Amino acid sequence: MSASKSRRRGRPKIDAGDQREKLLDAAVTLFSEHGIAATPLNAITRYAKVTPALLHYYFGNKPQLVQAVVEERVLARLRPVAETAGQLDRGLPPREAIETFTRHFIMTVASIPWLPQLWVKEVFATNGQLREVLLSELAPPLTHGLRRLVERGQAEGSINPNVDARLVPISLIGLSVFALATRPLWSQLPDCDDIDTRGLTDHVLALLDTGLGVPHASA
Amino acid sequence: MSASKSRRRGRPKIDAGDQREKLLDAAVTLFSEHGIAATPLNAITRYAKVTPALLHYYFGNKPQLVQAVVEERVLARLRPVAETAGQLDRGLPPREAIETFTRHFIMTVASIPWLPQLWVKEVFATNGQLREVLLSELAPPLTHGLRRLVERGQAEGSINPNVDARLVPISLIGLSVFALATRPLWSQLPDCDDIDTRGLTDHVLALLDTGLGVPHASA
Amino acid sequence: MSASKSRRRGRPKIDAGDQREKLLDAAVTLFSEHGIAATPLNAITRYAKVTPALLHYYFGNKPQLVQAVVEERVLARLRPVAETAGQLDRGLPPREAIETFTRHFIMTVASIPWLPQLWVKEVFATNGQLREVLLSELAPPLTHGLRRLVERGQAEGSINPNVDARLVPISLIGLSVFALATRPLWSQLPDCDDIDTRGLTDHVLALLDTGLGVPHASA
Amino acid sequence: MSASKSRRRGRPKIDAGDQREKLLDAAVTLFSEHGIAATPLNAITRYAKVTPALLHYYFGNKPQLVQAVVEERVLARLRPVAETAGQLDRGLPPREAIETFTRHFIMTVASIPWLPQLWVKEVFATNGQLREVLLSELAPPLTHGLRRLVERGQAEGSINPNVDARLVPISLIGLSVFALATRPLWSQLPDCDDIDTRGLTDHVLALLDTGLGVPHASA
DNA sequence: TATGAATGAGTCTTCATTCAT
DNA sequence: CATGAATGAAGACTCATTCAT
Repeated sequence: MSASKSRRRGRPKIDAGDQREKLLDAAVTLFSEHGIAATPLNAITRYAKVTPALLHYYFGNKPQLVQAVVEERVLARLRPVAETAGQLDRGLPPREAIETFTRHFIMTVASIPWLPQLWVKEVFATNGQLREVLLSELAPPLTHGLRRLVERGQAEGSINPNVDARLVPISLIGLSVFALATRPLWSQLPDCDDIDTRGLTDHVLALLDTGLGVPHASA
Repeated sequence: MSASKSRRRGRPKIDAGDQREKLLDAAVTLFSEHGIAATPLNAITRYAKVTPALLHYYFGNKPQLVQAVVEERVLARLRPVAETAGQLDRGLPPREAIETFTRHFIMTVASIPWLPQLWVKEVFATNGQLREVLLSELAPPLTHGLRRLVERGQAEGSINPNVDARLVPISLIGLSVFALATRPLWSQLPDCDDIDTRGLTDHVLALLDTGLGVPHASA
Repeated sequence: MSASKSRRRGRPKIDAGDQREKLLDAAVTLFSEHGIAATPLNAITRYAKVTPALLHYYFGNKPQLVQAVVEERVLARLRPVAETAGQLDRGLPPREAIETFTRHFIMTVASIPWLPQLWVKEVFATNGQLREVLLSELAPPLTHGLRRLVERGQAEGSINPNVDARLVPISLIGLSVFALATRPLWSQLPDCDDIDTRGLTDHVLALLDTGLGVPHASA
Repeated sequence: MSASKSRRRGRPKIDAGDQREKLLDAAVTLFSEHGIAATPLNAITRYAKVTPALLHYYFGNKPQLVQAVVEERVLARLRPVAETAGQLDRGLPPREAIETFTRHFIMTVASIPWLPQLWVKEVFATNGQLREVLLSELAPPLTHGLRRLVERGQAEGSINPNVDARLVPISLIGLSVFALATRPLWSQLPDCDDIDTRGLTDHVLALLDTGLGVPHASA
């Protein structure tokens, strides 16, 4: 316990013995692969190469493990993104702001391998165990920021008035998270294996920009 | 789905108490609420008010029950839609064809209460148990039809060339199924309780039509 | 299932296959030997020669097993005694009535091998799991009947006025149940192995009659 | 029990934080509340506000902790009482001697809050873990002294000959310890909340003196 | 003296499945 | 057709105990 004073919470675990971090990593990975309810604790401990008793030593029980995963893994990654959304209204023209945010959002979500699946399974699915927590933490800034932006754009005449401002956040998530979560699925389709995150981002931005419609000459 | 279509053996027997159908209904409902893995068979039998032994009598084991649900409930409902998609290339202008199909698609999916959630949980999620079956049955016509249509439109100059034709089917599903599946979620947000299927359809079509961009004067 | 229509509830279990009764017997025996909390369910199932799953099949969980033991074993045996106590006030002289009841009470309790120990462990001990149930069912008639009798006797002058009528029930139980429960203990003491239930009853009655004091010549 | 009596090694060290004593106190309290088998060691350590490892450091394992509790808490309190009983035969008239002892015994037991329950649970109950030790240490002087006294009284004609001298000790304990242990139980009965140790002692002595029978005029 | 980490063994419970009737 | 009885396997959690520090 000499040089390892910085253990627990934060930063890469150079410290070999930090089983707690290993357990959290194992948990978030398996939760995203199989869903929380369908992940037995012993699968997590096998994956982390520790005994089931140790998991209970650190987290007490399954709900508390989930709680720890939420706080130390999920929220730690997503809160910054949500805050970005909350600050969208900084003066940039609405459509540019949305484009910037979308790019940032897709990049972030795509860079966390377990995130899109976890989100689909435990936030978007009814009875999802992260629904309550994540929504109360993340939804307000995210939806509010975007919605205001769209409403402003519509008022100014720079955003399509036929679009429902209230549904834009959900559509944006549907287009991005959803596409990321199903990537293993569609990347198997013919000629689709070369679509990378960049390509996906461009596609989403193109759709958001002018839909299927051809862009104006001036745009 | 004529009344006696789903019965396997013997005469039609109009007998009301068809336990097998009740079990399939119970299964599809609970599967969509909790996911397949997280639904114990005895929950299904309790819901259907029969004994667990009867479920095994009819279906043998859980995988076979799932199989039966897929064939007699899910595919029975979705094959017609997929066929529609397969026939999109009938001469209608691409964008009109896509609009028609989207409208039809959203209406169909929205009219089957258990479908969006089941789809999210067992098709879009990795390890989803319906993935394989549904994809091999439905994906080819659905994706192929749409993709061809988009490619044709792009060739003709009537569809946004910046959009990736290969990703259009997934985007369309993301915009529609996803929004439907998360309806209980966002309908709780402020002022969102009055968005009905019609409103959602209009929003999706507006987005598909011109994105966030303002429609051309001529369009 | 032909001739065994009388299964479940009541009478000797001639019916070989009645595992439920065997489980209750095993439970009441082991509960009395080790206490409820200290009796693992698997000890019960081993004793009854069935699998743990069967115990849960019949009783659901440990609390419900305890509940079943209380109702089908303990109360079934004790309610009649309590009713007897409730009818003590029938006109017999108080001291005779008490003597008759005491004799009956000791005989009954002594004839149920597991009863005294179960009583000591789960009723008299704080945190005893049968306390609440048994007391609310049995204490009222038992204590009330005896207490009234003593009060009547004291009013008539036939019962020692120095005795506290409120404590007579507890003293009677102390003298009898307690002596029965500790029999294995004191029967090991020198020359005590020949004291049978009859001898114990006579001793208790002698004490209750005149205490350590020598009886009146007339008595 | 002088302050440094119970410490094993080293100088007396008046240091307040004597963890070992705290653990013994916690143990004896919880053992009496829940029984030894049903008290997890970590409940004891939580109660004593120390770590489980410390308990093992001091006592090695559970049986040895029990052993320590017996010696340093239970026997330390009860040996003096038993010695008193052993010296009953000092010339006082038997009934007076018994009365004196009973009064002393009840007072002592009543003054140690955890004693009556611990006694009921771990001495009177079969499989009680204190049975062996306490009996071999305390029963001989206690039972022998009382029994001799009663036999002498019966020989002299001053004690009821119908009483079984061998059962008098057990009856005395039944009347007193048992009533004390169940006090929380009967003190809830109507009008019984005002019975204190003194009242209980008087009741027991009245019963022992003349039973339910009315005292002689001369007595 | 004191503790955090770690574990094997065991307890309670659920669940899919089988089988005789 | 339908069911009650029965079970093996596994999952969640507890607990006494050990050990390096």
